[in-house]
Amino acid sequence: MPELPEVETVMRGLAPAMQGAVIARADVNRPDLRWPFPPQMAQRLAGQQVLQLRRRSKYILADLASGESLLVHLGMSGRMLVSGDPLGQFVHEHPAAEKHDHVVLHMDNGARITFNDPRRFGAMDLMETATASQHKLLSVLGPEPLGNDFHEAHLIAAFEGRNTPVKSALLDQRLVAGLGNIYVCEALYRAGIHPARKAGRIAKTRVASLVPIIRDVLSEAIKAGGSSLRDFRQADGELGYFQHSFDVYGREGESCRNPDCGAPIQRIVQSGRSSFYCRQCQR
DNA sequence: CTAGCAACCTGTCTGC
DNA sequence: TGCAGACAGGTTGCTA
Repeated sequence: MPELPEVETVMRGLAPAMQGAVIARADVNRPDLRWPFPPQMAQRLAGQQVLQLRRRSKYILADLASGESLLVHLGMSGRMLVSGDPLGQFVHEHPAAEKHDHVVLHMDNGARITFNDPRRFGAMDLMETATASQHKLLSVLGPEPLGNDFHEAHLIAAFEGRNTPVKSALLDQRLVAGLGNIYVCEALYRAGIHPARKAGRIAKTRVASLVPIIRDVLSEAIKAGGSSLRDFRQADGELGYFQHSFDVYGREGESCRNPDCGAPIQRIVQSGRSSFYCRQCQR
């Protein structure tokens, strides 16, 4: 579900309730999500102060005083909801437990963090903070799209010789980390590139143009608190509102927003996922 | 090595 | 109302 802007939004919402606070107790209500939880997860979390929260791609990392880091991925349907914060910034009442509340962190400041994930494509793991970047899930990731290592030369090299559609290439987390279906569709529309075009056969200047466009789309979405489709919520339960700014995603049959165009937005399926685009504006 | 596709799971919506 | 089928923001791991 959540792509980079949604994960960033969730992390920012968690930070005031978690950073500097101690996990008094962790309730682990099932043995696994997508994979089994690490051994003794509840015990390894209990009593640990959260030194810092950070994000890598679509993963949230909580660095603990023990020298371990908790890694969280929200999968397609995962949520992290904060309640009972003593500063009154969040939903004050603790909500009743709901179906699919798989892990609950009780903070010593009175806050409660509830991880709810109906589809269970999410994941949690523990690792040594010092070697976190070598973790199996993190070591394969490409550069952060909002960081300095993501630049024109990188993307041009990454696309070089690739016979795969540009849509698939941008979803490949090894080339650039954090993009998902929505923001790839939106970026390709802004760049005027057809999603089915082979990555290796796009002019370098057009590939280069994707870099600032991707940065802009993600930054705007973060500013808007992410996109709320179906069940995405910020950590305080609020909705994001970037979905109102979509040019193409979910707009099949509606008019292209380019005032000189107005053609109906198309939907095609590429490797099992919907791509939305304007056949006039994207070539 | 690359590319395509099934699989993992539940919930929601549409059409008959 | 019931039921089948499609679809959903992600990622791994199989097969060709």
